[in-house]
Amino acid sequence: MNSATRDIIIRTAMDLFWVKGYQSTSISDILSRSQVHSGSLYHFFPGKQDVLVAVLETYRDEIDVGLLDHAWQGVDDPIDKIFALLAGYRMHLLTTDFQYGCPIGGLALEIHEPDPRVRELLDQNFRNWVDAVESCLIEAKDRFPGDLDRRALAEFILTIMEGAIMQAKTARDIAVFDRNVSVLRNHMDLLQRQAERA
Amino acid sequence: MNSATRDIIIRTAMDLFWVKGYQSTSISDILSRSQVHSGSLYHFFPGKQDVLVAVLETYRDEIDVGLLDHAWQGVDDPIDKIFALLAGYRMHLLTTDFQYGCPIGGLALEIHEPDPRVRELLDQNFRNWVDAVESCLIEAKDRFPGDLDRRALAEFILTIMEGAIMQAKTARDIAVFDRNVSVLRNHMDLLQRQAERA
DNA sequence: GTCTATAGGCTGATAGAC
DNA sequence: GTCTATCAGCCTATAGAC
Repeated sequence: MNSATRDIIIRTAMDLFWVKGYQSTSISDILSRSQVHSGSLYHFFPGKQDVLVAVLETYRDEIDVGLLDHAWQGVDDPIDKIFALLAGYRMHLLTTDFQYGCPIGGLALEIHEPDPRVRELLDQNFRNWVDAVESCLIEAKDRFPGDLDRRALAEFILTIMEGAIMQAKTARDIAVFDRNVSVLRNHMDLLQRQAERA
Repeated sequence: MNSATRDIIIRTAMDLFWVKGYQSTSISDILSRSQVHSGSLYHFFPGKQDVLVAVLETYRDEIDVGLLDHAWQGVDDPIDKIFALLAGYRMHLLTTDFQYGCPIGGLALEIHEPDPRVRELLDQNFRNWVDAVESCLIEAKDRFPGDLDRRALAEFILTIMEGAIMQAKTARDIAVFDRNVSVLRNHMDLLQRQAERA
């Protein structure tokens, strides 16, 4: 099932779907960039959508090595980890002139009538991301009010990341991203002060 | 420049772009649903993208009559207005089985290399929405800390709306939308209590 | 598993009569 | 301004030799 060619196809598609989206990326785009021929691709994948499924499975299975390990390198404090994660997306926006946002969020809003497998995989990817943030909040639970809904706050942080990227890409201005993160930071500070008073 | 046929094309495209997105909506889709013939469409619009431009201009010019007046009917309190706006999107999600999210946000993330006119219009639409929310915050300014960055908070609320829709659509579950709004509500409450103490 | 060639369908857009 | 007919190009996917 696995092979070097199959992997090259997936890696190439990951990148193209991230920048151009799913629909705007043609099979030819994947073939020409990966130097793979049509017959090989269709040997490994029944169709284009199956490439997308493989891409989403890869994101899901590699969230640690592909995202978290890198973003959290040298960061120990759990709250700092959350903002380091956001800073990673910020950097992608800046270094690619707002071309690379969130690969999952982009696909989630682009594909309007997703196949059940695709929708489920998008959701799994979101949930994994939320899990990671929630684990940080649990690690820092002594600093927050005891009745804090940590799951809801973790989802909220994903929401802010996605919405901030959407606005920054559209405005082509990182300032709106930063202001969003500032408001989140203020919210987290308020929660922590609330906990200190109690 | 204006005509009944032109308007029918725009209204049809508004709806189709909202549900299916821009790329997945073909000119044929617009023609068959609007009962307009190819020659008429190309008489009014040089190409498909010009239909999109007209759609975005219409959203921009009709934010009051098309969105705010309806959402704020019978709502006077400025903070209630903000949550009434969010509730409007919630209702759209629920009554359309998560098909209708935010028409602007969907297009903003779908179109990866937007024509300058398109990008500018998407941005204008976002800014108009933020303006509306900011005006609510200004109206309620006595209830918030004096140094509150109202523009940033208004952008933050747009961010939450967009991110909450993205997650709710993907999970096909309104609960995640509601939890996001709850966290926002909690943040607004914390700000107001902060102001009361000062 | 790899490579070339091409089928078959859909798309945006156009021509030209009325 | 409206309508019909149609083009040319791109797209996904397949056939079949190697």
